[in-house]
Amino acid sequence: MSGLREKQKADRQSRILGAAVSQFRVSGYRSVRIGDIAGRAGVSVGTVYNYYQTKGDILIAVVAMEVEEVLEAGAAIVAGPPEGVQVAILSLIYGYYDHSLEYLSKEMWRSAMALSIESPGTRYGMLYHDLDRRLAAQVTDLVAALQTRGDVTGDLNAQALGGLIFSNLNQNFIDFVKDDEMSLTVLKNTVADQTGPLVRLISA
Amino acid sequence: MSGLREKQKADRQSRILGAAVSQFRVSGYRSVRIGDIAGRAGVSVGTVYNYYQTKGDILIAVVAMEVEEVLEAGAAIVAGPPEGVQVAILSLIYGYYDHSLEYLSKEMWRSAMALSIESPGTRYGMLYHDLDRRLAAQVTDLVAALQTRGDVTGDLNAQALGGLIFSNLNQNFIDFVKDDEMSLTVLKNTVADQTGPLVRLISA
DNA sequence: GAAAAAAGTTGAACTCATTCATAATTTCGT
DNA sequence: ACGAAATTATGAATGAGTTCAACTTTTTTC
Repeated sequence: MSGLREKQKADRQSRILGAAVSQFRVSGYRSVRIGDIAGRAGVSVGTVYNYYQTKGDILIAVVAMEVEEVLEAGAAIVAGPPEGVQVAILSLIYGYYDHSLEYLSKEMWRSAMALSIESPGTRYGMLYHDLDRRLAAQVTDLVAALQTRGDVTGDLNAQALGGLIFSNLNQNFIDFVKDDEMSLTVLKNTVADQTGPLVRLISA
Repeated sequence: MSGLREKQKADRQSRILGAAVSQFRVSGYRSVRIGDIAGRAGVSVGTVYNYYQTKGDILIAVVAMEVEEVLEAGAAIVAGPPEGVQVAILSLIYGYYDHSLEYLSKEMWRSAMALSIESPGTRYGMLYHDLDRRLAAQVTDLVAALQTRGDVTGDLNAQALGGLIFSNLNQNFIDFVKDDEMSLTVLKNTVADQTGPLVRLISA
């Protein structure tokens, strides 16, 4: 039987991830060397590559953690949206934003986004894309839920509206992580300004 | 007096850019080596770095060319928009899209976008960001022009609406360059679907 | 027009992600 | 429990962008 190998494997994997995350937060993704991670985790460089195919793969593990939590919190809002179209939609969006820097720094987000754009066909890129897709779907779900409840006019295409709102919140988030000086407050105000007119138009 | 030096400099600069662009188109940005560019341009590796600070800087020169042309074509539409809000807005957007692959391949766009996100503070990143900003401003200008003409209800915030439309067209363009299989037609249809409901709502 | 100064060119050296042949460790068959 | 097989760890070697000290070429000075 086994057990030893399994345990050692899980152990190393988590040591590597832990070493990586803590160093990413402090020094930034780019300036952390694979050798640094290996050293801190007590393994060799080759072993790091045994557990993660590329440096970027270590980053996606963190991004995935982040987004999974955010999706879970969002599901609660979709299940029982607060009163008011504006409030409901913004509370979903603000939920995303407020959680976004829990595990990742802006610099880490930038690297993650850059990787997902430059290498869409890799395992990394596909995973990131899938997370994005699920977020967009959740926004659409919320719009549909508000329609069902009668808060949003029923003759509108929920899919299209959801896509529109998501692309806006996503683009604004990109602008946010690109600017180290920009605060969460400014981000929220910008998206509220841009979503606001739309929300007023679609309210039943 | 000078003259020789100036001429040689301009000569080398254009030889380097020409060598780079033609090789980027054929082999893709990533697989072209600085040494390849240098060789084709008849200079040394070091000289390439004398004219462009990084490999990415060579790419931005091409992106800038692309976007400048697109902005010029867009200005004509803003100056005299065609009849109909939907038609006017979509003709601006389609103008951007149709021109987008004139000098750049999808792969080159991906690399350019990745660089601009990962390094927003560099000369490269700031130039790219500025091009983006000018495109967004042009969309806003069009909305304002349509408002002035009375096609769009005047009580709406043109700035916010422009931002919303731009973020949507930009996000859809990102999805387009990330997917090598996606056609321009599909891109246009998607953006028309998402912008359509909005346009109907804002038409006076 | 020659020598000093300025500007530009060069390619070997450096850094860092990634690979790969070899060595070490764990598991399995008997 | 022992040797063969399978799995995993290792770190030196590779490849590519970038830097830099020495060398050339052009310009300026007298």
